[in-house]
Amino acid sequence: MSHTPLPTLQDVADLAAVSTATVSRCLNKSGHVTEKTRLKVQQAIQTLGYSPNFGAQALAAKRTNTIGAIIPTMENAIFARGMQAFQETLAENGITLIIASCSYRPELEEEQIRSLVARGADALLLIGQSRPDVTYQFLARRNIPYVLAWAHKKDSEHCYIGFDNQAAAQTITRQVLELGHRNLGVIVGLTQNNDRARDRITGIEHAIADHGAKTAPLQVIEAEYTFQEGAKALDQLLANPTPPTAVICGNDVLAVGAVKRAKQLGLAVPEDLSITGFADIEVSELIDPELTTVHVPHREMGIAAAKSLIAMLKTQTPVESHLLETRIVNRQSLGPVKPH
Amino acid sequence: MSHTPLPTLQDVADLAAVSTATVSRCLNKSGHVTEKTRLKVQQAIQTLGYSPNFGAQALAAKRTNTIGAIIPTMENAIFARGMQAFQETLAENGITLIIASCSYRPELEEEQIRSLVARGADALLLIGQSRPDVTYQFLARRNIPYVLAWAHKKDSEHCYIGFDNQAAAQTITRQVLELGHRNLGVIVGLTQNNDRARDRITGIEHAIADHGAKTAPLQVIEAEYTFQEGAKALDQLLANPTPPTAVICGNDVLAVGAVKRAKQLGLAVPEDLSITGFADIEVSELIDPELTTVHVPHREMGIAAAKSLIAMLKTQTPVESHLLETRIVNRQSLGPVKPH
DNA sequence: GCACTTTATGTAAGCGCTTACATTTTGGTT
DNA sequence: AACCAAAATGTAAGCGCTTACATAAAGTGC
Repeated sequence: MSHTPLPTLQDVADLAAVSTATVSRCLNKSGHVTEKTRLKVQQAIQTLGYSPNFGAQALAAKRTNTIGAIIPTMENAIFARGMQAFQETLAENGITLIIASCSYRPELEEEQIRSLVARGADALLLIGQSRPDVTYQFLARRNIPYVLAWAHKKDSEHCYIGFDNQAAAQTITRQVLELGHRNLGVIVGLTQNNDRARDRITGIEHAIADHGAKTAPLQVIEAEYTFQEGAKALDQLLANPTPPTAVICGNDVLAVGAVKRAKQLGLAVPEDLSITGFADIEVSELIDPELTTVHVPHREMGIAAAKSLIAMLKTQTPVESHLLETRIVNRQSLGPVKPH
Repeated sequence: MSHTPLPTLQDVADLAAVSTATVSRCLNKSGHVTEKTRLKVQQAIQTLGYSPNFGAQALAAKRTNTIGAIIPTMENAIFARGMQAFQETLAENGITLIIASCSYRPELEEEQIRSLVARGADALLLIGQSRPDVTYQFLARRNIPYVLAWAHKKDSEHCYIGFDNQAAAQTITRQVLELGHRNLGVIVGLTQNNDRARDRITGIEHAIADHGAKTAPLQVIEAEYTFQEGAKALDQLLANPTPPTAVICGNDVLAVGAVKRAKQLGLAVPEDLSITGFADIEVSELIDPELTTVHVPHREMGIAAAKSLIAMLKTQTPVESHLLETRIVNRQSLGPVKPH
């Protein structure tokens, strides 16, 4: 708890016998400084242990080199890997990440957006697109670039960095149908405030419509994002007089919960019941049977989001959306329908 | 991309017909403002859509209401839940979290510490204690409070918010010994830069020494933090002419990898081989058999860390360490040694 | 060596807040 | 009604940087 004041730019300038402007120029690599004076300044910075004052820098430069991210929750492995890559990429570019979570609650997200902007976020990463216009207006008014990640929409005014949830769900559903399943169940996250979950349902419905085969009515259960809820949802599905032969899950956590429950009930997966996931998080390879799921390029997404935001900040112009490819990972939990 | 400048404190003051000082006092709830003027000011803020400038505020107030955390990686579920609780608690207190990761690399951690401090972190959460003195001196020089989380040490000059890794490892090892195992294997994270992993090994060794029974030499394998490495480590352990009957893992991810591999090799867990974990992350309940592991109060830890840091900031004095209790969760992967 | 362009450095005006201190207002006492 | 302490408000001086502009130094071509 020392009480000597920290050295300021002025102190450095004095010691190096130059003006504060020159020191500032050294610090900000804005060129126009001789190698000789640059060394003098560097020296002075070293001996004083100088480090710029953040507030002053932000105030004068009108930027903080900080980017904010608001995600539903850090506990969800679906965001963890992508955010890690996002943070690493920002750090490589000298940008700090400030992070907030909104527990899938839109009003909290709104609050957090304002809070992060008030905390000096130069740009923002948001998840999905469903939020009131007023929020986007707020960001426009303040000239804060943002990207919408973990989702994608064609020809949108917004910059998306993500994948096509609907198409991916459609693809995996088609595969399920091709394996002969005609009675499908769906367990999906709460759609209330989650456009990604809604898109996935739409994809499933489209796949069924496109396929043309006569199918039993689709049974959709919404569940909170925990594997226990996935298990409960499976119970509900199986309580039906004509239970599904395949259950398509909106995410891996629900799927893993369903697999576990199926096994507890003595059902063999996939022989008696097929189950698919979505996201390809680590746990899907860990359980037995391993989960057939949709692989999402988490790290690439995080990296692309970071790069886009940095580009927007640099050029002060919008950047194109970025559609990432998903692919189906065929493991063990999906099999042909059981002949009877 | 509007170009009208954002309203400033002065604008609000003008509109409300008061001084900037009064507006500032309203904003900072520092009392001494009549209800009547408070309303006038509130009104003005509303109509102007005013929001304080972060840099200016930080510069003038010499604080940012921002707390930094540097964790090895966000991908690791061991930190996810605790960090989520940490962030929530900070947000409840009007504090924003800035986060960085160091990939278990000390030199990167050092860099990130400086970076977050430069970004204006008022206080810091760090993981574990092993880092050079110079880092602590840096923090002291700048008068930045910090807590060391996910670990604990008695009578330390530092403020720890965590649990006793050594004691917890000792307890679970004792239980393994009591079940008759006399040939133990250990799979633990890289100890190089991880004091927690080292403490756990020490705990295991103490348990064996205390128990007194004649045991085979302890076989310790270090592995990177992935379940694949856990599986590989198990292979190594089993390659031994007298393979262990119980494997104590330094964390759940390694344990889960080992369980999976054991099953692949046709070993029944726990009948042929017992395996224990550490941390009690979600996946330990998901696999089959469920993992017997050490439960760690992740959320409480995050909350306690946030509260301690906030208290330190408020009182400008150190806060006591906080020892959290762990407990063993007996599930299915640990059983008595097989009689032969 | 001169005039002129280019490049390096210095000067100083803010950036938008907070807060110590000064001043005014309020309301209870006598 | 006069007085006074307490409460509310105003004044204004920074906080430590960046950057537009001014000035000085260094090259360049003849």
